[in-house]
Amino acid sequence: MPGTDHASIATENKVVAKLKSEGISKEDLTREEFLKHAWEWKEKHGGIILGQLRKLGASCDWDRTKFTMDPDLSEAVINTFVYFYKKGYIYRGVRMVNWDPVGLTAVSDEEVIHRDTVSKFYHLRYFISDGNGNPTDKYLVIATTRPETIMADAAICVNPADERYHWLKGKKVLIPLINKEIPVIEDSYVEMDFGTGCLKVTPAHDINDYEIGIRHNLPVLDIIDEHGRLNEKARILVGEDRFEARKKIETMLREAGNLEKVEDYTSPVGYSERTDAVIEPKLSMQWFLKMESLAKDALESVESGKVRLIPDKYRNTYRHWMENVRDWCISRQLWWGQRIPAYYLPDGRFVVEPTPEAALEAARKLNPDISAADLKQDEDVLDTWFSSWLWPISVFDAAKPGHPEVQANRDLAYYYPTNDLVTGPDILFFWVARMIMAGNEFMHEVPFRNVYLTGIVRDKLGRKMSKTLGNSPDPLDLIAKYGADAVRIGMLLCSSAGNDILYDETQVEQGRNFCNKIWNAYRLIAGWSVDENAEQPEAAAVAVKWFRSKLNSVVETVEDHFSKFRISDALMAIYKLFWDDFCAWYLELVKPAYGAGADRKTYEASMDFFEALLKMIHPVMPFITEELWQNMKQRNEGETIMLQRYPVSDGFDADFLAKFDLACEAVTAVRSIRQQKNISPKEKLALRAKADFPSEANAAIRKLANVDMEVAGKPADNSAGVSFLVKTHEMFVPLTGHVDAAEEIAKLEAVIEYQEKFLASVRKKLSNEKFVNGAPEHVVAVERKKEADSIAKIEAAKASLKALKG
RNA sequence: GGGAGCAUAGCUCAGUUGGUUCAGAGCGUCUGCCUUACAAGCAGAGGGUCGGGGGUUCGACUCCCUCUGCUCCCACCA
Repeated sequence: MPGTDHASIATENKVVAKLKSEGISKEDLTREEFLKHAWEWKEKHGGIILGQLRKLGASCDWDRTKFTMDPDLSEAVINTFVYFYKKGYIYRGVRMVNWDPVGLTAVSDEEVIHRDTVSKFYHLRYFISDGNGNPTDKYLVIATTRPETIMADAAICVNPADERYHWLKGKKVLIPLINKEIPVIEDSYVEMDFGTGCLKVTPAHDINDYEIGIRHNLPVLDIIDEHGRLNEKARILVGEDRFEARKKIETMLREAGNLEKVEDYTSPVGYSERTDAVIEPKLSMQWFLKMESLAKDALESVESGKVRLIPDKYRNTYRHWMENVRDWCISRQLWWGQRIPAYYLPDGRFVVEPTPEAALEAARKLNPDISAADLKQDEDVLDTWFSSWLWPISVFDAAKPGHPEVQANRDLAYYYPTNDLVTGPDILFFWVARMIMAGNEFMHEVPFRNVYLTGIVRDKLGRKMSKTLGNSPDPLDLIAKYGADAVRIGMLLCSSAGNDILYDETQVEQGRNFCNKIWNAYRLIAGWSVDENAEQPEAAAVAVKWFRSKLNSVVETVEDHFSKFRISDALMAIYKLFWDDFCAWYLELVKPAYGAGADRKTYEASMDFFEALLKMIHPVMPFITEELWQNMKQRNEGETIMLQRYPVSDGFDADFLAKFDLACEAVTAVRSIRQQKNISPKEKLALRAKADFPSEANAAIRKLANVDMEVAGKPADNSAGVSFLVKTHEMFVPLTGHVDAAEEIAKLEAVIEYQEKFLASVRKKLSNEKFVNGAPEHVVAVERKKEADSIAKIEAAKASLKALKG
């Protein structure tokens, strides 16, 4: 189900900015005119993300693409609002909100970013009143970072346990500059050892002060307007911006003798996530949704395992949030979004109904004389999340939200609940938790079983990538440069659940290289001609047998990884199977000599393997796999790799795989030695030209391989494995024959030295009674075998040494 | 201040009841190769007291304590 939300705050900001650049102010437009501009903007830009998804090859049901402000989805939102209102969950109230004076809207707590900011700490003298509003010569000192709000002070507060200020009890003090009399009150909220121990209480402009104000029944005086300017209630500095006012009042206070001192001070200040404006705590009429009961159910859904979070470390975070959730402020002072369906009567009463017609009807029950023109709809719109939390339901059946009693339509009944939700941990609460709430409420069933939380992609500095910051590479550019498959596999290979990704273009390069590897492997196989008379060589037969087993074992591994949502592990297993096992070993073993045709058995096996590999990687690399799959043979109209069965294992021979691994190690050892011997390409070509591989060279390889394995402390019983590898033309190259005696002696001595050291450590372990008695039998048995093997190796090496020296 | 988590190779990370398989992967690095699929490649090599310290255990990357450093979430001292 592809789609987008309407991102009300971000979009409205963009549209306002665009209009501003054209010399149009939002205030000059009617709501309808503004929305027209907003829709134009949406049509132009809203498709970009969907376009990127298409370019990436996201396999979505594009015909069903939805937008949260589609008429039917908007209707679902309105119905939901009415439903919760009538249920008593939605209420309207004066609350302290985070006001964004630039965006001119309230933003949720979650949209406020606290940053340490350097500011000033002003120590101000408040003179004690003589009772008639005149100052005495006694004063107290308060410390504040916001001297421009003193005109809104409602009281001075001290801690009742603070002996320094007992003399203030019952006194009144005068606000500097305006000489307004306010009481001194006591509240244990005040920290005695912070600042001066005296706190000015400004209920309208600080959330904590507001709460103190409620406890002490203090009047609320709001002196800052919606743009962050002082209003006429401030009496002085009216019309000044809050920061300008702060500068000016500092001077005024100093001149009036009320400023004791100013200190530098760093404190956390809230900024709007969207506009970066300093948040102004402001009393405001807002709509709220009660969360207590919804959160309780949503918590239970996760605690009981009905919804699984991956990785599950997020369960703790989730629980903590759900247990401390506050009511959800769902109103936004914007135009772009679903308008709140509350309709006000001239007398201030209001009704909540889904349509103006229903509202009029309801209003007439309150006052029969009301006409449609008398009703005024609420100016605010709803939080975007209030529409996206319905997504899993409303995209299938928009009539369902708000009507839990109505039967779901066919689509909804079929698709709900879904299996897996993939999303970022940063919206676990905004979106995921709320979708669970809406699901529980309207469907009596959670919307999904598993929530896979991806990492957040960060830039090399560790900063979050975001549209607004503009530090994200354009996916379309990356796709143009490297291909969509490269971008997909490159990013996925290094992303494990819940871990952030530090983006680096080399990851995408790795993806591109892998694409090329796949392409070239196909070029090789596709270029083979089949010689119907050719017998299958022994090496090829063994290789086919081996790779069939290997493929099955990796299919099982991959299945296990996927079942545990270990995506990058699964993909890395396929990556290695393709590159290391298929290309580096299998193809090298079976590829026919230059000019010769392949035998049919090997050819067909190779094609089958290649097809299986394509199917395995297809979900993450859809383009190249489809292209090659279509090319492998004539396909029927409409046939596609997308609809093929994913490879399934029919078992594998673990012993055989282990033997082959040993053989591979032996070959590697030979190659290592060859490298040290530095055989020139010319010599190699000369060797290759000989039809037959000299038997003495064969023996030398085997010997060297075994010696090398001994040095590595690994078992040497791999001659069977080596022999068939050695017969392949890759191995016809290595050595010319004779072995340098001195070098051989040095090697044997090294073997002896290594093994004696090893033996000593094993024997030490075996002489420990606690180990022999305490450890499991098989562990002890392994140690005993190591001991015996080591002794045998030392003896053999010593014998060879003697013979060589002799 | 409250809560959660992290620390393993130069980088990004695995390490699934404490024990044959455990010290790993990918990328990067170094060395040698224009080899008839692929130099965006091939072959080989080096690289880590598993953050420090202590404890439990016959045995600890793994469990416990502590210290140090970092991240995130929540709340926020005027």
